[in-house]
Amino acid sequence: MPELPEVEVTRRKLSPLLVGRRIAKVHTTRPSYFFLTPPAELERALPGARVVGLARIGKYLLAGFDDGRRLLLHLGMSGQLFTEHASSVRLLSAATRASLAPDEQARFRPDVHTHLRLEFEDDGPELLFRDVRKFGKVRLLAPGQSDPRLDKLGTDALAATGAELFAATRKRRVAVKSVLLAQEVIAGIGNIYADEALYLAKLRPKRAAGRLTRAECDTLIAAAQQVLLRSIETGGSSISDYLAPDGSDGAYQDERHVYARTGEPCFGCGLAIKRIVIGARGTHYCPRCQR
DNA sequence: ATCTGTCCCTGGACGC
DNA sequence: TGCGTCCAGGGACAGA
Repeated sequence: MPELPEVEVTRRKLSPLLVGRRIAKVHTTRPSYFFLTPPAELERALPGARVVGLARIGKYLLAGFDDGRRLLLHLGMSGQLFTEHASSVRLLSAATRASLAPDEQARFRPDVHTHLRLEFEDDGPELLFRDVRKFGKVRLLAPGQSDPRLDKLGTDALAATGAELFAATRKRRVAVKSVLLAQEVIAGIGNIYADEALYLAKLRPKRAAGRLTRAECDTLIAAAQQVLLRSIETGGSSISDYLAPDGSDGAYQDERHVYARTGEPCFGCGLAIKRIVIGARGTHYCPRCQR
């Protein structure tokens, strides 16, 4: 699932492939939850726009155009943003793969889940946005237009401080894990990195946020940033659907300490990693190392 | 104000 | 083998 590191890796790899290019034609699927801007409007309004930059805010990507408009993108749970040259088995379902010859199983073909296809005026590769579960989002913003989703985001996780977390959590009774996932407090952390950060900080996910000391807030933010930066270095986590724009997988899933390791031994003490549910999200921790 | 539960969606895992 | 059922989860929203 794409969180800050996956979105940042996508931004870094996509930026040189996108900036400077002018959109020629747009293909979409039918109107759905996925399209905050109706697909017909994207098809009409995007051709002619030249990309001048690609920014990230929390888990959102913002492509800027030469006329001041911006395209807001969110990868949701299963979003994949890649070029037509990308090659990966993650681009096809198991059933589709099974029906193909082995040497055909990694090649991408636009399918019913490929909701956005951008062709450019040059001869370079198309850009594709595929999202099986359709929790992703696309919205075209007029020059100067804001979006409530962006406006309410808290400080980006890479820039957040312990002092901010401490201030935001006073008198709050919710689990600290829930606060880490709240994008209006700190933007960019999702389920994997929340669990990993809490493990590194040796904190129980269920601890009431308001009972964290100032020092614990410092430790937790430092742990979160360590985990996020390391994941960016390794190309993010490719646990289910995520892949980079060139089709490559990240490697951070191999460095996980707790996420989806239920029942396996803690690397610190050997005790079995436990799984509980907090705020309808699976939560993994070591009952001995995290207090 | 804060918190909890529900919903959106689909493929894959699992059980019989 | 094949079918049905359950589960994953980011974020918006309704209701307590």
